[in-house]
Amino acid sequence: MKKDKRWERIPGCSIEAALNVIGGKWKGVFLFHLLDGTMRYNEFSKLAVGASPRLIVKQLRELEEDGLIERKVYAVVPPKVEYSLTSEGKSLKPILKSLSGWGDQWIDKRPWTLNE
Amino acid sequence: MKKDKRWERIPGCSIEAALNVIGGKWKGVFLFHLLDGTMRYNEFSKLAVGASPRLIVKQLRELEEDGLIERKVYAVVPPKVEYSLTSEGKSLKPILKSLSGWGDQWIDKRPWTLNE
DNA sequence: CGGCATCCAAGTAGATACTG
DNA sequence: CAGTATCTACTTGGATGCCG
Repeated sequence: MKKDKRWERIPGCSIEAALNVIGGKWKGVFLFHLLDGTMRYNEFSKLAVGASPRLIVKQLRELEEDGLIERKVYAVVPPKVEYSLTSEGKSLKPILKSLSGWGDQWIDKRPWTLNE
Repeated sequence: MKKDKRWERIPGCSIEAALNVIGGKWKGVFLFHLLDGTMRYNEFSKLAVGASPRLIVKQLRELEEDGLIERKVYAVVPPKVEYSLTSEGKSLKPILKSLSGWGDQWIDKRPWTLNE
């Protein structure tokens, strides 16, 4: 977590504060899928193709530190951990939906294509 | 620009495609301020306190490559360059506003404070 | 004014192996 | 299952100086 002093006085900083929270490499995807309900570590790892456990955990921990998701550990064997959105996290719903919609459109319109 | 192959099949990838575009260190701020009209390089540098010219230019170039902003060079002395949003860039307006609003709220609610 | 080139430091992500 | 540890590679960003 970067508690960067500069957010204090830059005009438009709230934009960056927001992006700082959801802009991590997989955070948007994780949050988006959490809109549909609780997820387990294993599901995230299937989602984040190519990402190492290290990174997945890091993204999840940061979201947790930011109070957007909750991590619930069950004392069972085998271990079970569930991640879910907090109310703060749920407040991102309209934004995540908008981003998803815009991204979808943009993939078609963007000036470059994959495999070029 | 990273034309990352993985966007092709990951569910929720449109979220990341969108974040990939606006998630750069200063891109959100730049885009947000461009909503109010054209900006010049000098204005960006005042906005991005502590950022090196190198980074500022890089962010602007990437936004340009992504077709979100337009760079207009006037052949005058001293040089004058104006940046403005393309129609694609303008389509981000509701999202940028939402992000700004959410970020504003979140700055008050977030679990940590500055200068801690 | 509005950059670019070069070099270097630091942070970030990946690979791999291992564990409670 | 749900991670941790370690080590390495890569990317990103800052500093500085120069140019049209």
